[in-house]
Amino acid sequence: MMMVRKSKGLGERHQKILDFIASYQRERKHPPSIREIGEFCDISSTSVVNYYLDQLEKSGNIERDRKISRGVRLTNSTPLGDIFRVPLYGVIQAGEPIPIPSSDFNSFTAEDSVDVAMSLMPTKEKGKDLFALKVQGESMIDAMVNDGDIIILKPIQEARNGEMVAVWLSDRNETTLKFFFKEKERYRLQPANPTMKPIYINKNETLEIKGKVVMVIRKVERQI
Amino acid sequence: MMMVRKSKGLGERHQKILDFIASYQRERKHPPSIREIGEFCDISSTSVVNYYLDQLEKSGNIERDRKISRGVRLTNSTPLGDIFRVPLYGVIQAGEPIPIPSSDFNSFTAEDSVDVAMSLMPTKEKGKDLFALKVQGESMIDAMVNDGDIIILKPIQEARNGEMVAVWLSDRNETTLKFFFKEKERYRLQPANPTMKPIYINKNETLEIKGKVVMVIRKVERQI
DNA sequence: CTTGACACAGAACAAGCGTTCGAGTATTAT
DNA sequence: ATAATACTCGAACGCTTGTTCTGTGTCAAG
Repeated sequence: MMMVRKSKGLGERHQKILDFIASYQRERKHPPSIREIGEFCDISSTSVVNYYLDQLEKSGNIERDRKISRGVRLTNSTPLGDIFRVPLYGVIQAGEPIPIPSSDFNSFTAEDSVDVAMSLMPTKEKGKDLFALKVQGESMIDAMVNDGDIIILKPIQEARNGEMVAVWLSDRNETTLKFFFKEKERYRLQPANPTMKPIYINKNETLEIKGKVVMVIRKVERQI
Repeated sequence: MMMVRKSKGLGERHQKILDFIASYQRERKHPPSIREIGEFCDISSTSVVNYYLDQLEKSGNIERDRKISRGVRLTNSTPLGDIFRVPLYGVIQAGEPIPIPSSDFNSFTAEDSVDVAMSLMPTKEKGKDLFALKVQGESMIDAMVNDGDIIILKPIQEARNGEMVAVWLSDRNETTLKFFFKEKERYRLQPANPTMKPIYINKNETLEIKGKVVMVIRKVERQI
């Protein structure tokens, strides 16, 4: 029998256990027992599961209520309950490019992520490829997005008319949020604020759509 | 020994059990055992706890994984995990008064409530008296709040300078969101949008503050 | 008063479950 | 090759926990 041993960090056995605990908790609303973990991960002995659980506890991935049935819980990452954790890729700011979403699936901690309750998510956008950006500066104010707001975007390359998108205007060297409209010979980027005029982009010019805004969250601590 | 028997619905024993399960789950991240429930609710016999649990299951308040340790979970209401459930009292609209928060603590279902992840809540406002309103109409656009947005408010009577408040202007017969400033002889209600002019209210006029906005949530399905 | 539904206690049982120990095998280091 | 380390198994022990059964006191209807 082959054994896979990753020298440092979590082996695939550890990862599988963590994933199982997360999915089990999400579905059954309570943690799994040691034997259930073992069954799912093809571990025939409870002591082996215990062995891995000890390691996961030492490495800080789980917490255990010893002596208590099903007293396992994930610590960081994977939030409990009906929560969507969206990675926060950075700051969007006029004049700066949006940091590229690194395509590796490394887990992100609570520091650089945003939790959104399931029930708040727009129905269609429950895919896992969403990402969040923090808005810096008042330049988006015409899109009713304020400094400090958090926007949640769905990565897209082509927008449909009427969608609010984050675009990179290379000739203006500027990132901005606008409503997108495709017209005959050009693109129209329409601010939400009627007092502002739209931006027109010819179709031969570069227009790089980064993502489509699906949600805006504003924490109002104390403004102005 | 006196026994409290409510003819219909949940007795206070039932309610206490439900509350305990909710708080236990929230703190320990796993459901309580029958004996733990009994200890907390001053029930000396596990059979009595089981007796109540059966009733709560029949009435649809909980679900049970029989034979499985700590296989109790709340069904409706009380969301799992680090979620704040805020009651949605109705719609805020210029020209209409804000519906009064009924002060009884009856539970609210998911239909008329908004879930917010703990991690998103402004640190100070984790009290349980928050409420949510859905914004109708474009009249709040100068406060960067759009039609369809959900605002979460903390009920207050007196605002401090710079806070965004929902106020009822009885002489204008209008509800609106503005930034609040107390000046020498008057109140200044400052829109967030610099192109809009502030509203001045003399101190002898009626100015009814309904609540202070602590969060704005916008689901962007398809705008314009 | 009797009856029966209801609320409760206590004990005992069986299964669930975490823990521990002894032993064996594979991998890596020396 | 040898030792140390990492990993796995199986079984047994004992506490935890859900279940069930018998019995008691209360209260309202017949």
